[in-house]
Amino acid sequence: MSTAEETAGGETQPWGEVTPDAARRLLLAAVEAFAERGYHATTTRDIAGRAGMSPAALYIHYKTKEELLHRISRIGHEKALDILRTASRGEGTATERLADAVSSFVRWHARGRTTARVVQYELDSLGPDARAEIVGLRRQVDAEVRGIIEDGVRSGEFDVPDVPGTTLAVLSLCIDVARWFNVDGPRTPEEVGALYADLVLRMVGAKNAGPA
Amino acid sequence: MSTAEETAGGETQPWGEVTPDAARRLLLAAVEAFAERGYHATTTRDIAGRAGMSPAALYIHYKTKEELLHRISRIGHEKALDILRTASRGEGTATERLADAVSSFVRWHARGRTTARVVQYELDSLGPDARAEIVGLRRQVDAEVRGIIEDGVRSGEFDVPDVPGTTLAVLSLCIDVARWFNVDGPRTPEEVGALYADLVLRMVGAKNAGPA
DNA sequence: GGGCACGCTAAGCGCTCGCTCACCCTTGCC
DNA sequence: GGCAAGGGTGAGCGAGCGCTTAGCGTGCCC
Repeated sequence: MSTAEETAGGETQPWGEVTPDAARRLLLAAVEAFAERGYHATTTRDIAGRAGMSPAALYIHYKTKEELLHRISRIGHEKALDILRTASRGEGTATERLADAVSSFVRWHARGRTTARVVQYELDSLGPDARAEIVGLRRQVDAEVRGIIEDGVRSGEFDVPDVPGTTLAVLSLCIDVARWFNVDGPRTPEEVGALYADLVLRMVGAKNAGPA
Repeated sequence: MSTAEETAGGETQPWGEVTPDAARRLLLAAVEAFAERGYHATTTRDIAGRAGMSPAALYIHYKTKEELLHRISRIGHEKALDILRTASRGEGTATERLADAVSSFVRWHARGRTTARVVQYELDSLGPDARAEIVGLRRQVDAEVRGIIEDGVRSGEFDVPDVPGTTLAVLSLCIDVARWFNVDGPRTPEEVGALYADLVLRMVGAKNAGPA
C-alpha cells in the first residue's frame, strides 16, 4: 500500500540521483517553472533565476532548454513505471493489486502534481527522438495496467468487455488528476487515491467495491 | 442522442456565429495553431498565415492574441455546457440521461479534439478576468453532471458514496479524451462515447450496464 | 463621379528570447 | 606558491516576438 521514499515536503523526490548539486537545483527549478507556465512560456532566465544562478549557468550543465525537459520527462516516467510495477508484481488478488496500483499512481500524480504535469502534458514539446523514447516508456506503463486487468478477467474477478479500452480509461482517469488536483483543495492525495481505487474497481466489475 | 449541427468534416462547428468572415477564418486558424503547438508557442504571424492574411490583419478583428484565446474558450465552453444541458434536461431515467450526457460529451471531445484541447488545456494562459469568466462556466458544467447523479441517487438507480468526487472523476474522464484521442486511431468517437457511457454507469453503480 | 469608410498590407518599433563568449573566482595537486 | 581545471558571471549576439502605423485599393452613398 505504501510506495517508499517520500519527503515530508509532500513532493516525492526522485531527483536525488541527479548528481551535480547545481544541476539538480536547475532541474527542480525547471520542473516548477514548466508546471506553472508551460514549457514554451518558460524562459531560461526564469529557470536560472529560480535556481539562484545567472542565465549562462544553465548551459554549463545542460546543452539546451529541451534537454532539461527530456531529463525531467524520462525520470518522471521511470518513476511512474516503477510505482505501477511495484503494485503489479506484488502479491494478492488482481482486485487488490489493481486497487493498489491505482491508489499509489493517483497519489503520485496528486502529491507530485508539479512534476506529473510536466511529465504528462509536455510530451509534444520534445523533439522526435526524445519523444520516441518517452512513448516507449508509456507503452510499458499501459502494458503494466493491462496485465493486471487481464489477470482479473482470467481469474473471474473482473467483468470487462473491452480490456484495451478500459485500460486506456483507467490510465486516463489517473493521469488527469495532475490537471485538476489542488494542494489547497478539500481532498488529500490519499483520499483521492482511495476514491479512485474504488471507482476503478467498479469500472472493471470487481465484486467487492467498498472503502477501507 | 444526437446533438445537431455538425459538418461532414468531422469537426463540430459552432463558429457559424462568428460574423465577419475574415474574423471566423482567423479564429479557426488560431484554434488549429493553439491545439497543435499550445498558446504560448503559437505566433500571431502563424495564425494570420494559416488564414491567408498578413500579420497585421489579425489586429483589425482582435485587440490582442489573448482575445482570440478568450473567444475560443468561451464559445467552446458554452457549446460543452449546451451539450450537457440538452442531455440533462431530456426525458428518461437518470441512468439514460447520464449515459446520454457522457456519450455526447465524449463524442464532442473526440470529434472536436482540436477545439477541446484548447478549451480544456489553455485556461491558465488567460488573464485573471477572462479566467474568472471561464471558471464560472466550468462550475455550471460541473453542476449539470452532479445534478444527474444526484437524481439517480435519489431515485435509487445509483449507489454513489461520494457524489462530488464521483462527479469530478466522471468529468475528468471525459475531458481527458481530448488529450489522447487520435483521429487516425482505432476507435471512432462514437465507439469511445459508448464505451465511456458504460464505464460511467458502472462507476455510479447503475443496475443495467450493457451496450445498446 | 467624388469622397470616404473599411479591410488589408509593408515596414518596422521596442523588446525579449535561447544561447555564446571572454573572463573571473575558487579549489586541489605538486 | 604556481597553476591547471572547472563552475560561475556580465555583456551581448542574431533572431523572432506582439503589436503599431502610414498608406493603398475597393465598393457604397449621394
